[in-house]
Amino acid sequence: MTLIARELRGLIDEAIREAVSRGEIAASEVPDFVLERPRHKAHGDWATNAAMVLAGASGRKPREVAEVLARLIEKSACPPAGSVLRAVEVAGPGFINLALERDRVLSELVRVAREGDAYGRWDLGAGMRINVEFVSANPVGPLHVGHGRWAALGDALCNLLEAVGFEVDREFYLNDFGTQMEIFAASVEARYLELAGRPCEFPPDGYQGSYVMDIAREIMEEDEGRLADAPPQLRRAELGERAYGIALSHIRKSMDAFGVHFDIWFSERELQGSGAVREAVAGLLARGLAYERDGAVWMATSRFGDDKDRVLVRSNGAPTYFAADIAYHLNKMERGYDRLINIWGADHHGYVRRMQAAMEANGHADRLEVILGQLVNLKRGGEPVRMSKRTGEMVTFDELLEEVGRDAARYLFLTRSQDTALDFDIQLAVEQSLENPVYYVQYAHARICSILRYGEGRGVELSQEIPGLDTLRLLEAEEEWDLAIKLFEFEELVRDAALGRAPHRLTRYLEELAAAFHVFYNRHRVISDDAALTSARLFLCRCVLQVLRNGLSLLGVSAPERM
RNA sequence: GCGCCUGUAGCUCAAUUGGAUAGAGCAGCGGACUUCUAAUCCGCAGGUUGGAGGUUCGAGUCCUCCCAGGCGUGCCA
Repeated sequence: MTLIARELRGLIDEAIREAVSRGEIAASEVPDFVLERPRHKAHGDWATNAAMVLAGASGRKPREVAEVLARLIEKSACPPAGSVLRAVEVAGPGFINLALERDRVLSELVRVAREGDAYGRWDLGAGMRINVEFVSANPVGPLHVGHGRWAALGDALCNLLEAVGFEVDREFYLNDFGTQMEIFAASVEARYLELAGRPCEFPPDGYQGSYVMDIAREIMEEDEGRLADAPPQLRRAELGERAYGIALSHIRKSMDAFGVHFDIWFSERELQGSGAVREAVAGLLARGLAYERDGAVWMATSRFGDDKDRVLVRSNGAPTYFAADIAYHLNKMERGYDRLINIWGADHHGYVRRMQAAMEANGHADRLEVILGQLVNLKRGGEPVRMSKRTGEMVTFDELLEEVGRDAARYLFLTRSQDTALDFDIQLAVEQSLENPVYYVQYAHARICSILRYGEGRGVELSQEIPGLDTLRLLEAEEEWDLAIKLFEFEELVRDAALGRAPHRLTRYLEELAAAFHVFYNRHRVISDDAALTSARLFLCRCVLQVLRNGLSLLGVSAPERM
């Protein structure tokens, strides 16, 4: 892969070495410098701060150093000796601005077309396996809107990690064991008996949501109320199982409808049944990392940076959620992953430190990465939508998906960094769907498809052949140049978004690319009487189409051919 | 009290991880379809980046202290 940025880096690198060996700059080694696309067009196509970084070390003025480097770069990269750059300039406090030679841009464009679906992919994984655990909702009711955000985030992140060459598994952890399952069973049982007309008291800490009644009704319709007469213990256990099955199938269905597919559904119950939780605790005890006090077993997490020690086994003998989680993470490591990524709701952040402590204690320091997703504030027409877990009143993820659609939901969830709480206005997402960024991007895609269809109808040559350099050189308008250069940002963006765990950068980029296309479209006619120019512009359009498609597919958003 | 996250245009958010003149979209105003999709484009207006110091060639970004909001701080999950 002849990545343009890598080539430019090489040029700068070489210039620095040359300058050092000539004694024009003093530097023991080539420092880290930034090569970036400048914000302003006037600053060239790419720019570097190399001279300013070097100036500090060599005690010379940044602009002087820049001047030295610029002349060296120019000599090797500009005609007649080279063919990469058109101009090299020193500007501002000591930036070196690089303007690309036109043919170099065109050859890069050709690469976009040649690589096609693979354009933007990297091979950075080196066989590394990553497990990404996300959503992991308790199977005791419908998914809420926040789960939708994390599903979109997790899936897009996985796509990105795969794109840059990691082997990724998507995992859903099912907390199908313990207190909440019991509360859930008791809640369903109470509703079931209520439906059967039996006197019963709803558990004080039970789940209030109306979905509990729906589930009870579903079971009752199936078994015609037989369980009402079963022995209480058996009845509750049976109802709990049936209810769990129903809740889980709803979750699977939601994720399916959202287009998120998990490789692994990991059951806590199985983990508990296998004895792994007891083993994990025993292991910690044996190594003196856990101890008994007040009838409970504690882990010395404070030795690993936690504020205080945490209970693993309660004095009543029941292991805590934490103990199970330790066993679960050990299990993941045993499955051979090099790295674990967990996406948790921000309300779990108090839990991160102790989990990291546990990983470190078990010899897996720095293997676990926790991404905290901030919550979603649901609004409707500017007014916050009241949601209460206590009364069970809430807009479920399914309802949201139904109302705004899969593409819009996925895209909007990914427009913001996960560090920031997301305001999601349902009314805005639906009513103003025409102003929606997702449609803006998709529209660019559909528009290009429309151009291609039009061309086809007019008998324009639409072969997948890549036009020759002479033809491509006709792309000389400013908007064409801007568009082409914008395309080349994609590769590095994919890498940065993947390594920086920042899928939202991709939505941003796609909007910029779409904007560059719309500007081009409004100023220039693609299909005209000029056959050569038509051919060149169609080729540019096909490249844009390709990158839009690659980008949207990483987000899990469709690329429609008509809108 | 302590810890984490956040604070940027009227609103919702970006800002290439320390770079040049802080940018988009909504909302507002004014323009552009006899044309390959006007779900688009062009222009105008909008800012003491919560506040005060500090670090350096350079700070929205880093460090300290305040202010405001959210979350956490359980032998809950």
